[in-house]
Amino acid sequence: MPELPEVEHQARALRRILEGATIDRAEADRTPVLKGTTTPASFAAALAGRSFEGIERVGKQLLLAFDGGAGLASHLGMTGRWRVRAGDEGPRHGRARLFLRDGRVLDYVDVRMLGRLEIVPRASFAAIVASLGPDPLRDGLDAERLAARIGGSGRPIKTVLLDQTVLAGLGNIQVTEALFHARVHPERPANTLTPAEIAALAEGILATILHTLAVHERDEEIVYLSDRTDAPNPFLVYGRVGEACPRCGKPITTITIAGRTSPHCPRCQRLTRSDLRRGRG
DNA sequence: CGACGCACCTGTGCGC
DNA sequence: TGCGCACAGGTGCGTC
Repeated sequence: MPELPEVEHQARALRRILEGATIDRAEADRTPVLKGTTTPASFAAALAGRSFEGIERVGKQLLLAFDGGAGLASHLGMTGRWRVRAGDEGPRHGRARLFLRDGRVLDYVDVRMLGRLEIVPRASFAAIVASLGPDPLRDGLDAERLAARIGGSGRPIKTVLLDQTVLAGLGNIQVTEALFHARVHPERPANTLTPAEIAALAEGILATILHTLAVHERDEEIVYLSDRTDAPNPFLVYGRVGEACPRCGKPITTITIAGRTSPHCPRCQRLTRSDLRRGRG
């Protein structure tokens, strides 16, 4: 569920919460969330008594650094989140928890357990960062850079943008919104985009990330948009199939690409036979 | 290399 | 009211 803006929102919240904090005790349940060699026992042992030294986010990865060279890599998957406990009782679907010296408890909550927690040496953070493409928010993005990343790939632009080694942090919503901004059909072969379209896409990527982040930052706490069923849909086309395109009024339609729903405007985001032919050739 | 299905998981909402 | 199914903002594997 979380994409770059949600993960950034979490990173900022965790930075505030953990500033100057020490972990007295840590627990993780035996669930598929624990990856690699991490077990409930090694999770507890690696984090007990550690003081927090920093957090960085790259793409959808959260990397927490502690003293003594210890690190915690946290990927939220579809439904993961960190939250500070309000009462004594742990939240539903809590999978791990950090008991801070000042009495607060930080819970890792993950309904579907598609997220990941892994104890890794801080020294390995660089390798994780290196395995991902540039992060639009951290590293910036412009037309030239995006063109270089897309390269000559004839794959659908949507598939390319979802590839975390091309750009880090984009997910189905952000890609959907960015393509709408740039008026580019999700199935357009990446190598058929004009320089103007690539420029518009770079702009669209940054615009949708900043917009989504701003919506999240209205909440001090870690709250997901989907938590608030009362809140209006903040997106232009995502979640709006059948509604009128905000630009031209034509109903938003959807197709499936790489197994993901891809809402788009059939008029603003055209795909021609010639595009497909040029992409293959 | 790339497209595709499937697996990993649970919860929710919708149609019958 | 209940059941079954499709679907959900992610990733990684095996297979053709």
